[in-house]
Amino acid sequence: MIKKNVSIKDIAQDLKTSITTVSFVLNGKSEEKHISKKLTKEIIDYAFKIGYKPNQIAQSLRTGKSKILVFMVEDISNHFFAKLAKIIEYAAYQNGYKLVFCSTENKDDKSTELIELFKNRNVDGFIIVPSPGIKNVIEDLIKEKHPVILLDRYFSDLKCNSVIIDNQQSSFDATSHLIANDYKNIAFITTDSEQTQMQNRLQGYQNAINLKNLKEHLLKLPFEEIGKTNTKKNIKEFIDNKVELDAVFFATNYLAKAGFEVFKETNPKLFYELGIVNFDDNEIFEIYNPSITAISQPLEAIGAKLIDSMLRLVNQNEENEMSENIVFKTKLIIRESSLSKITMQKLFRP
Amino acid sequence: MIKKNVSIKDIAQDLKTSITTVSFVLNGKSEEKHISKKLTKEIIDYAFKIGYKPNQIAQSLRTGKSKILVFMVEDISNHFFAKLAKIIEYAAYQNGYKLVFCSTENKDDKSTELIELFKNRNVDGFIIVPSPGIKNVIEDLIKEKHPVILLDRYFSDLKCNSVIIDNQQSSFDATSHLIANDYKNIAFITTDSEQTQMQNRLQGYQNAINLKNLKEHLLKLPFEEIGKTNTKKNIKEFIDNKVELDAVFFATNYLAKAGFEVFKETNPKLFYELGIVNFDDNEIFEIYNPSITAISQPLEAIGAKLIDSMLRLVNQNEENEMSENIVFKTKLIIRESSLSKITMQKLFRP
DNA sequence: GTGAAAGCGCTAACAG
DNA sequence: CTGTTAGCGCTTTCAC
Repeated sequence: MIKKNVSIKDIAQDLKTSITTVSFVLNGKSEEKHISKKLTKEIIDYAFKIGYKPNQIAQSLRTGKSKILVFMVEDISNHFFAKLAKIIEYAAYQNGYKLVFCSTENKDDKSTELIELFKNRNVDGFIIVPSPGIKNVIEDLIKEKHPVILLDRYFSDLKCNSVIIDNQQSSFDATSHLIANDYKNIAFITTDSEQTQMQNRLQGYQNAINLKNLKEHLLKLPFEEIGKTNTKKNIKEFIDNKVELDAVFFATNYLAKAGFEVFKETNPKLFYELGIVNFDDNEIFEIYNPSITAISQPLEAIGAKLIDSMLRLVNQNEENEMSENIVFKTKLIIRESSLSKITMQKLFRP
Repeated sequence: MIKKNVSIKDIAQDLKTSITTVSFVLNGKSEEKHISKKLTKEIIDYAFKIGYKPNQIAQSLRTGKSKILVFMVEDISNHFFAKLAKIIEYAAYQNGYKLVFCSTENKDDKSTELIELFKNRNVDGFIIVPSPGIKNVIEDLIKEKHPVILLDRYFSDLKCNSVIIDNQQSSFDATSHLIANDYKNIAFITTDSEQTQMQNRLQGYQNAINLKNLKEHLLKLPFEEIGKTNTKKNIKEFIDNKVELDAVFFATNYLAKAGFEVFKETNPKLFYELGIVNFDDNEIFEIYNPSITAISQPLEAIGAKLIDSMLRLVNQNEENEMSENIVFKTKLIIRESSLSKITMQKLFRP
């Protein structure tokens, strides 16, 4: 940090003009401020020549803006969020914004701390996958007029922009698909989380099951323990005890992963004996053996919508009393794992 | 952004003392500056009570520090980098630093632009997975005394801190493992990139092959086209034309993915007919059918080392003429995909 | 048309 | 021991 960066002041001195003029020119206000064409060109050329780069910190201190958006997710190493992060990042850059990501681990205290931190850094907008207990923090954020968009889940009694998917319908469709393919004892493996997205997924499953008068097979794993060994143990017990099961519907990526580990360790044939569907797609599912049927969220569209809405929020001066709630449809990508039992056996056990 | 945040000035006014005193106290310099215990306590309590949070922008403008580290990777949605990002982020937070990630897409211009941008934001340190042509940009960064650590690859003629793995040895070991398991015609599928990590991986493969007087089967895919359809087409052609192949060694994650897609589409039996090894592990490989043998990088250790070195660099005032090059060993995780041909057939074709 | 100057919030040298 | 003050680099009002 030794090479002193050229500042607006240096340019003014070198060109024997004033700081103000340089600032006006560099901010494209020559016209507006009636600055002569020659001076304007001279300043621009000189700035370019000596490689002037505005000090964004100073700019930010002065304007209260930072041209930074933050994307707070549960876990950046989760495929769904990582993919989305990349899409949003790209769109943000296209519009002159930088994107900062961070992982909240779905913990309220970490989320709160991070939000506080970004407020103090004049971040221009927040895209947040909220942890369960930060409704009031989000509420304050909105009261203080920070642009906020919630993603993936929301608080039913809080007025706030949000972009989510139709969890209930997706789940209903996926379950109905299994039913249509002759599966009669379909397990739904989920967490005990009270968050909207999980509740709606469960509801969709239950509606489909009830509609056909089938039996519910529900496993709710303690959210706190996801990823720990207990999760696998619980899944194994559940499967061992339910001999009648012929299909499994995993409510999230990490549950599927745990489930697959159990299948693999217990009895690899399960992959072909059970119908399998997962909420959330993953590139790997396409090339898995068998390939896995999954509910795919329209990542590109979600990302585009997020940035579009965010830019609108950031650029509007007037108050906006309206809040926008966007619900995307998902797509059920049907692959080998949910072929009807008969077909599956024909194909894989020649 | 309407609720005015309390500033140091407000505190000084309310407490009828001076800005300086408040600043000293809040920066933990009461002792050093001989400020009375009572006043100190009074200020701290009051600051806490009214929820004072320093404006980091102003702090940064003044001190030239930001308490931010940047982690520039090729692609944040790549599992390897996402995992590492999470580890580094956590360690950085523990030490009072925030971490910003971004994806360079391995492009020189985007990398250069990003580095410039972060310099202008007073980022305290750079952890960079460099794209091929930014040696001079890195060089400048170092000349300007910015702390820099290169990751995953380096420039052989540039003195710069780096953390890498022993690509050549890892590749040699993996190839030797295949050979030991009776595979005689082992393909190496890589890119035509000139970057150190890829070159060394190739060298390791070649050394192992030559040592046993086996035949080299090399496929170098144009780096620019990775992820495009041509990649898959090339792999398919290569495999179709080399009937004698009995094993494949993929030099990176995304090549394995393309390869698996080809296997899946062409002839799923290939998964069990070919020995398969991949450079870089992935949680999915463990639960794949067959589970995939992979070279696993010690992510935790790499992350810890990176942050440890970075903190040292950031905190040292004196010049450091030394540069540190760390080489980590990897671990070959042997799974089903590289069992000897005979065993594989016994197990999977009962 | 252009420039002087105030001030964003903070740190730290210097003065009492 | 505490306060005054000069900036960090920039934007923008107001004056000439």
